[in-house]
Amino acid sequence: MSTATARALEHPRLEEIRLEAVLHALSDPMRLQVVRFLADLGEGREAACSAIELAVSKSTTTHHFRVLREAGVINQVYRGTAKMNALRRHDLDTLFPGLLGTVLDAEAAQRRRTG
Amino acid sequence: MSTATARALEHPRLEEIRLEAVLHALSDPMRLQVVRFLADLGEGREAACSAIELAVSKSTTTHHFRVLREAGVINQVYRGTAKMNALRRHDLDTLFPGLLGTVLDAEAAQRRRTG
DNA sequence: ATCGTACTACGACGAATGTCAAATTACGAT
DNA sequence: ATCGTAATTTGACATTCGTCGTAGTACGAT
Repeated sequence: MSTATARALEHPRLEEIRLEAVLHALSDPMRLQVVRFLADLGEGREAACSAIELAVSKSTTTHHFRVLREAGVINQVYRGTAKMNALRRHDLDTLFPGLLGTVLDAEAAQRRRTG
Repeated sequence: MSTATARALEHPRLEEIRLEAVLHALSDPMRLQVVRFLADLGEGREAACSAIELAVSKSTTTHHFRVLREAGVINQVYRGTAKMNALRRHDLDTLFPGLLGTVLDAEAAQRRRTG
C-alpha cells in the first residue's frame, strides 16, 4: 500500500455534534460506564478498548464505542494493533458547557445512592 | 362512582428515578421540546398537553408525555378534562444537581447555533 | 341525555437498538 | 511466513421505539 495512514475513523466535526445524539449515547449503562472510565483517566488521556471491561461480548463492546464516537462523545484513533479512546471533553464543553460534568456528577451520585 | 378521585397516574418515586431513563427521555427532539416549553413556563407552573404543539399526531404526543412521566422528568395530574404537566425540577435537582439546567442550556445553545 | 373537548388504548408497522457468535482483517513480534 | 492479540464485520435475533389511525373513555357544559 501507499504511505501507511492508519485506517480512517469517521468523527463528527464540532458543528455536527447533536445534543440529542450525545444524550442518547449517554443513556446506556454500558456506554456511561465507558465515559466514566475515560473521565477518571484524566484530561486528554486515552485508553484502549480492551482496557475497559464491559460485561458484554467483544462485538457488543465495539458497537458501543462506535455509538459514542459517532455521537461525538469520544475520539478514537488506531495506535498499532490497539484502538485508543479519549473523551472529547474540550469539544463538548465548547458546545455544551458543563453538560458532561453534570452528567458525570449525576452518575456518581446515583452510584453512591444505589450502589 | 365513589368519591371522585381523579384517575391515578403512576409516577416513579424520587429514589426510583434512574439517570439512564432521564437521559433517554431527553434524547428525543419532541420530548426535549416539551421540556423546554415547561421550563419556560417558570418554576412550578403547569400546562395542558394540548398547550404544546408538537408536529406529530395526538397519540404520539400522549406517548411522549408518558415516557417523560415514567422517567420521572414531569409530573402529570388530571384537572377536569385536561391533563396538566409540570417539570419535576426540584426532584431532579435534588437527585442530579444542575443536570436539567445544563441540558436546557445546551438545547438553547444548539438552537442558537443551528436555528 | 347529548355533545364537544381532551386525552387514552389498542393494535399495527417499519426502523433502530442491544446483544451474540463466527469468520475476518490489521498489525507487531518471532 | 507464521502466530497471537486487538478489534471489525456480518448476519442473526428479540426487543424497543416512534409513529399512525381508529375506536374509546372521561368529564364539563348544555
